[in-house]
Amino acid sequence: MKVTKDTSAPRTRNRRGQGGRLREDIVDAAVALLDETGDERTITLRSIARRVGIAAPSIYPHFSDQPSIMLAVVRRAFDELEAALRTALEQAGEDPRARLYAVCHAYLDFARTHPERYRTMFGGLWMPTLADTAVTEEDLVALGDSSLRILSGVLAACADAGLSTSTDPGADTYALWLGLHGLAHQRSVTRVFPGPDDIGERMIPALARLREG
Amino acid sequence: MKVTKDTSAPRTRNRRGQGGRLREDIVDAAVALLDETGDERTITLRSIARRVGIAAPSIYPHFSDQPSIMLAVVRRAFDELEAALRTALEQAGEDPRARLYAVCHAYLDFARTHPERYRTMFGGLWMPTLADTAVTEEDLVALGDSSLRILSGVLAACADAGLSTSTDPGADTYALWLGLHGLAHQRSVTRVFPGPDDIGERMIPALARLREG
DNA sequence: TGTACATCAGTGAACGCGCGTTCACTGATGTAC
DNA sequence: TGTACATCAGTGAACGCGCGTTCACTGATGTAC
Repeated sequence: MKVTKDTSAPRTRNRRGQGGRLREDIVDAAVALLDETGDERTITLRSIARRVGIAAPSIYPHFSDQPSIMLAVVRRAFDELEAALRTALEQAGEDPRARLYAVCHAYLDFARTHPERYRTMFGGLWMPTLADTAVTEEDLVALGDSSLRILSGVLAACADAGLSTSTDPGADTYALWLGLHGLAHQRSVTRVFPGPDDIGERMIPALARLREG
Repeated sequence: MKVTKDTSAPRTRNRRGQGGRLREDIVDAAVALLDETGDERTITLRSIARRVGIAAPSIYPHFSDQPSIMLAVVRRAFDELEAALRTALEQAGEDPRARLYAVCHAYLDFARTHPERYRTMFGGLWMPTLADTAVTEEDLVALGDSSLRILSGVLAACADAGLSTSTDPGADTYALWLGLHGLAHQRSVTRVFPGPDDIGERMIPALARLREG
């Protein structure tokens, strides 16, 4: 996909004291580039600068290097994923089984709606060689943690209600997530091998160890 | 990781009629670069040429563009994966359950042994925009097919022997593969979130719908 | 209320780099006579 | 057996491109007096 050059009016400079707004504009532009091209390699300092309507060096006061921008992009995507899961949870009723399915489907829907973001989040390509950048390992660990916790909560509720035979909800949460991830990732990468439509309905109860019915 | 410049003796030119050997050398070099750097973006025409000890334009008689080289790299990796699964199958006994586990573990072992290759195979980044290259969709579909068939065979054997309750081995094969893929991919990408060691032992029987015992 | 000035939010030109790709070429080697 | 020649397997220089990064700078704006 060709990204057309920005021909809109030049951006108006932020007022004094509002310089920090450019930081958000930079992340917005990076996300937009990712969504449009589907390829995180197109997110360069210069392509971002063109998109925002600034000179490339103007990025430096806000991000020390390109991996820092990618971390901001990925962090935002993880926040969106978590928000989507929470929304699904709020809209689900009280039935633990329905809540579990709601969260799982919200997870898969996020990947279907934003395949480029999903691929980037979990593709590992943006991950810097930690030695070369300011990004720390804690930054990485924290990313998916809250989403995994949501999944853990709904699965534990199923187990407590006797709907799941799981004896180790922690391990089974991770197994369930890996299954969802396998499906979400595969569909983010290619539509060549879609598999059956109802594959999620097969995997979720199996991995969550739900009782029949 | 820094790739040291090749300081070895310059390569001796192939004899007349043996020019095709360079094609294999090119793929060898590309795989070596991938293994060493763990980043498929380092596989460039020029990096390959340096590695092989030839001038960059010498690649053109063998590959029309960079995506064609990546396809050759990925195709070789898929062939290796299939060979690993077949070897595991030959060394397993007659018990259908043991054969299923042998294939699944061989799959996970391949990803553990060659995380860079696994990530590249399934990461989708090498996939060309089909319009821009000579690579066809059939090329892509054919890639994982034989490995999936092996998995399908062992799962069907379990179902036939009454060891699996699967009523749709085709769909369950795909579900099982997605689970294996989720685990294999996650471990290829990062060691940040390893999860329990025995997570495979939890996912395989659940997705294959194996009976207890 | 007016003015000098420090600070903020950027700019614009330039650098060296590695990349893919083109072009005309070279020199060894097998083959026809 | 010797020799001319076609072909094969590459070479080497050059191109334009986009990249990250540096540097000295500019001009608007808020603030102290």
